Amino acid sequence: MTWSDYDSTSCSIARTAQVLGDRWAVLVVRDLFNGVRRFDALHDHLGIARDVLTKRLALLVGEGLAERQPVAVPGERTRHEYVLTPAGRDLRVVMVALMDWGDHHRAGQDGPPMRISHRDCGAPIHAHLVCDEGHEIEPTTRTELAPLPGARLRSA
Amino acid sequence: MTWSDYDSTSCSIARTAQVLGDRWAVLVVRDLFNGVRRFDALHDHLGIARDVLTKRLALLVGEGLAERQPVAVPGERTRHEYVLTPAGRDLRVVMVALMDWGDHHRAGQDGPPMRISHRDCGAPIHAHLVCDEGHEIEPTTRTELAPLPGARLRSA
DNA sequence: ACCTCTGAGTTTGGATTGCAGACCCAGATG
DNA sequence: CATCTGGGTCTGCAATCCAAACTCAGAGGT
Repeated sequence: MTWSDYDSTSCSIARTAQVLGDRWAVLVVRDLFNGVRRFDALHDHLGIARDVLTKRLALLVGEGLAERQPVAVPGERTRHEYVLTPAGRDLRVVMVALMDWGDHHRAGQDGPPMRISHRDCGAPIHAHLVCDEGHEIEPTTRTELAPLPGARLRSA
Repeated sequence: MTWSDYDSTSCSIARTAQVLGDRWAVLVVRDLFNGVRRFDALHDHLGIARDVLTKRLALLVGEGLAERQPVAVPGERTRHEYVLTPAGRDLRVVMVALMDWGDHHRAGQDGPPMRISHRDCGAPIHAHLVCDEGHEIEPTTRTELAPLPGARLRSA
């Protein structure tokens, strides 16, 4: 039983990619994290086609990453906002990991464009790999992949 | 100057998504991590169309995430393998973050399908957010985003 | 010399998806 | 009653995806 004997699509990475495996989905989630919540604001900032944005938002809502909430300001007509659910907010680790990689490997002349920091202490935040014994996992550290009960073999 | 005043595409997440923001690119990288390195093996395991695989591999090579290496087994004709470069291997944090999310939010009846662990100590590995002062960043911890010299304002 | 097999793609034609821009609808506002 | 605006839908065309067929070169068999 080697890795390739297991079903590619029942892997957790594949399942997450099912939701997030699209340029726009990633960027929409990023903007939701950063407080861009209204349809037109997303359309404007991302430069995404309106119908595609509609579909991506529907996907995120359907997958439980975001919710469409009516926002009632008195004296104004009801607006709508898309807000991340707890499941959506759990993607922060992914976002920071993507950002770290871009900072290291795709920064321009002037270095990285943004810094995310811990509000309480001001220190920059990064994504790390750590094992449950507390050892830091470096890029060269050897790891092992083992199947669990949830694993599925490929059919035929 | 708020987030939406900055150019969406010059963000590090956008730049990483430029490379990895496609379902197949993510899965190809995942399989390269797991030792699936030959064209036909990738085609077979992923179920990806052959021409799309050709394009994705060309993308990964062009972006410096992978290299196409001839593998000469004596007495056999030369084969080729795609191998992750150091830049490609740096995506491990992203992969584990994606896997963690899938494990938590998309596991089936029987729980997660795979476990990645530290070979030296056997303990499972997870992606964490940590600030440079060493504080663990929980999903609810407040963070702050600040522009750096590399930031670009939107043109018009 | 000829045939076959295999790895690694390339080509082809039809089905999807993406895009920009035009259009639509309902609730304020003048 | 006409207009404006948020939040979409519709349309026509371009790019991408897909499965399956085709290509090509090097090894082996006969």
